[in-house]
Amino acid sequence: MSTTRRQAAADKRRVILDAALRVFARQGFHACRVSDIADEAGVAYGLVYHYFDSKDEVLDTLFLERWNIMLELIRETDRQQIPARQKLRAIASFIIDSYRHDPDLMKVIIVEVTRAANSFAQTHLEAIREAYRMIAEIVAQAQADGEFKVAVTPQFAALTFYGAIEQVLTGWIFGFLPCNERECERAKDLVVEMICGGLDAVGGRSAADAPQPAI
Amino acid sequence: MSTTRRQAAADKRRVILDAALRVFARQGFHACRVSDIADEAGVAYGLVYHYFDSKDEVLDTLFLERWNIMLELIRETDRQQIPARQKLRAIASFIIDSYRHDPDLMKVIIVEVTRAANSFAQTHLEAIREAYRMIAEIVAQAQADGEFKVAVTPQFAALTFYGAIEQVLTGWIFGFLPCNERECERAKDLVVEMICGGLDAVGGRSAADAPQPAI
DNA sequence: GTTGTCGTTGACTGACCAGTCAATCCATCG
DNA sequence: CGATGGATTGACTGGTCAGTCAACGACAAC
Repeated sequence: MSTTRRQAAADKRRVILDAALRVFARQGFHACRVSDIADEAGVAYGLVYHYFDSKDEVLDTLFLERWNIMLELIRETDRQQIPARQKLRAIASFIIDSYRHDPDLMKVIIVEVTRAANSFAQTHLEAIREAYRMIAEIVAQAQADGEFKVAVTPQFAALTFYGAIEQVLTGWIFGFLPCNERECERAKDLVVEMICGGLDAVGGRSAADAPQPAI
Repeated sequence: MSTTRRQAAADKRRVILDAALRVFARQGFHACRVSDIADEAGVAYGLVYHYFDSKDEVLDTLFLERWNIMLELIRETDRQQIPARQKLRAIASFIIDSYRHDPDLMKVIIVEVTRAANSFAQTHLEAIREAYRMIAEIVAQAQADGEFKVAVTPQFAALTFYGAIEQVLTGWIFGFLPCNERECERAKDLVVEMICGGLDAVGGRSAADAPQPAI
């Protein structure tokens, strides 16, 4: 196949993905039809099935593209030699910036996958847990170093940390909470402060306490 | 109508609701058919439609029954003359105990309504926001009294508080997190400690700071 | 120009399932 | 009794939509 043709095909696939993202964000995954995606992309119905095996696969692709970037970011952050508090700040910052940069994408990821406990979250359970696991690892390391107290299991801390961020994003997505430049920047600090408030080793017990079962 | 007949009808309605709860918890709202509910309840298909206008109404009923109890609990808690931290502890405790007492019900409420941002959460948006509003009010009052610092808006605190609890329940529901008597009791303290850690007035600014738009 | 390869089209099919309804049952009451 | 009316039944309908497929088109290779 010529390079041009191959490139055109890749582009068309992208066009369909981007169109699907807009449609999913607007109507929701279950409420929209495959024909809505095709219309939005300006292609024939059948072409969606030329590039994807199913409607589900379109959403899976959108989710994984972004989630894998986030996992890589967490991995990279963890490798740096900085305090855990700063690592958590970087993770919160990345997620919040992702929302600022592409609200539709984050809306779809959260609403249709991450929070959709019965359907897509099941499919991507491992990818989602991998994020929890890495955050928990950051906390566990900080506990071992004495930066965080050990009263809270790392798993629990990871869950509440991510849960708090996700809920704030949900608040923005559905307009409970004002979302502007300033609010978003403040949110990064606040969510870290709130969670770390219960973790900071101020008067906390030393390490080697409380059992820590694997997530 | 005789009392016996009226009672029998009310009972049958309950039988259907309870069966629906089990089916929703097991298969998920969208994945189950109305006939599954009827089968589980041991009644004919059409009877479900005698007591409910639609499949949606069955879930709405289950959700509202429980949610209204929770709203009442929050209202009642707020009326008491106790520190805000203790009020938040009572709310976390109620939600966690609800899960302990009837895991299926909380699973369905969270998975199918509260977290189902595109469908039922829309319908019940006001009821859900009412809970946030009351929690935010508790925080705001504590800030006015100087118990909590004012760096965080009450809305933000309410969102992260509820988000953290919900995520922990989700962790239990899907087995990320061990859930036994001891863990559940610890969770009550931990979730309050984590959130209040960022709110406690230790070294915080005094009241009359930061604007507080209504949720 | 001819041929082969993909990209592209959109009408069609098959399955699914919420909700309807006409018929039947049966406790109660006059 | 027999009449009344709510409770109960389950076969059926209507609409929806994901996914298929046979045909067509456009471009590259030779």
